[in-house]
Amino acid sequence: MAMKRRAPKLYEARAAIAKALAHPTRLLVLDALRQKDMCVCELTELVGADQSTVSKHLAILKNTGLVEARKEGAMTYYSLTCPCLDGFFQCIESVLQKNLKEFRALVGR
Amino acid sequence: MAMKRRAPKLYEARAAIAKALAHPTRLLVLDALRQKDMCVCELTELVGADQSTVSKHLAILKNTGLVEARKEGAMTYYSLTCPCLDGFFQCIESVLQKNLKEFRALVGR
DNA sequence: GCCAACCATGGCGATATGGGCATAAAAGCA
DNA sequence: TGCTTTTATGCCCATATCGCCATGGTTGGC
Repeated sequence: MAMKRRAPKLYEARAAIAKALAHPTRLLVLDALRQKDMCVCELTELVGADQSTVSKHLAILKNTGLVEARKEGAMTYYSLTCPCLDGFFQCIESVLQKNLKEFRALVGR
Repeated sequence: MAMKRRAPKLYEARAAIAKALAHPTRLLVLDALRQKDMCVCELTELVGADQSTVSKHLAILKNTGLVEARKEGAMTYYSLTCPCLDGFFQCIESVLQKNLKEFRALVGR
């Protein structure tokens, strides 16, 4: 990682957050959590992967500060910490839409 | 990649875009391009890495539809395609601020 | 035509990421 | 106390990512 000239640390910190957002399973989880808090077993059911895999994805989101965990008996409930995610999702979606439109134009509708 | 249950393709498409955003050098480049279009040699100078490295980062951004390339003589100028990036940057920054605040609170200001 | 500048791409090695299995810790229940 | 459920974590392997070097194609100037 070279980056000799401009505030490398800041861009690395930002990239760390973006990285946490850059996985389909984690996006699915975040999207689901927008509706309601969920425990690991619910999310595991939703995602359809191994429980350990889901648990690790949640750890990543938590370490980045995107979600927080709350223990309730044997279960751990996860919830979003950031309303700001809307801006992120909208941006992504808008790029997606733009690409789709260009693709359609290319194929000829 | 399991993801048995919910619109996996859509989340993968979204993740692909997020992935392109998840690297410090690419964030730096995108940020710089918000000010003005720049050619590869300018961006190489800015980033401080090998020209080939910068070129590959630009290819990634281009393939994702986040920037576009315009040839001008021997040079290739890159420019942003999405005003929507603001929403993304704001989201990232807000997470960063939140983390920082919590960190400060933890240390005791 | 020839050379220099600019850019893209293939190759390669080092490191990071992601997935499941196995396991251990903690809680609830009989 | 035993047994089950719920999570988290270590381990291992497969794959992806990233960086530089080397190279080749293009363009512009001489």
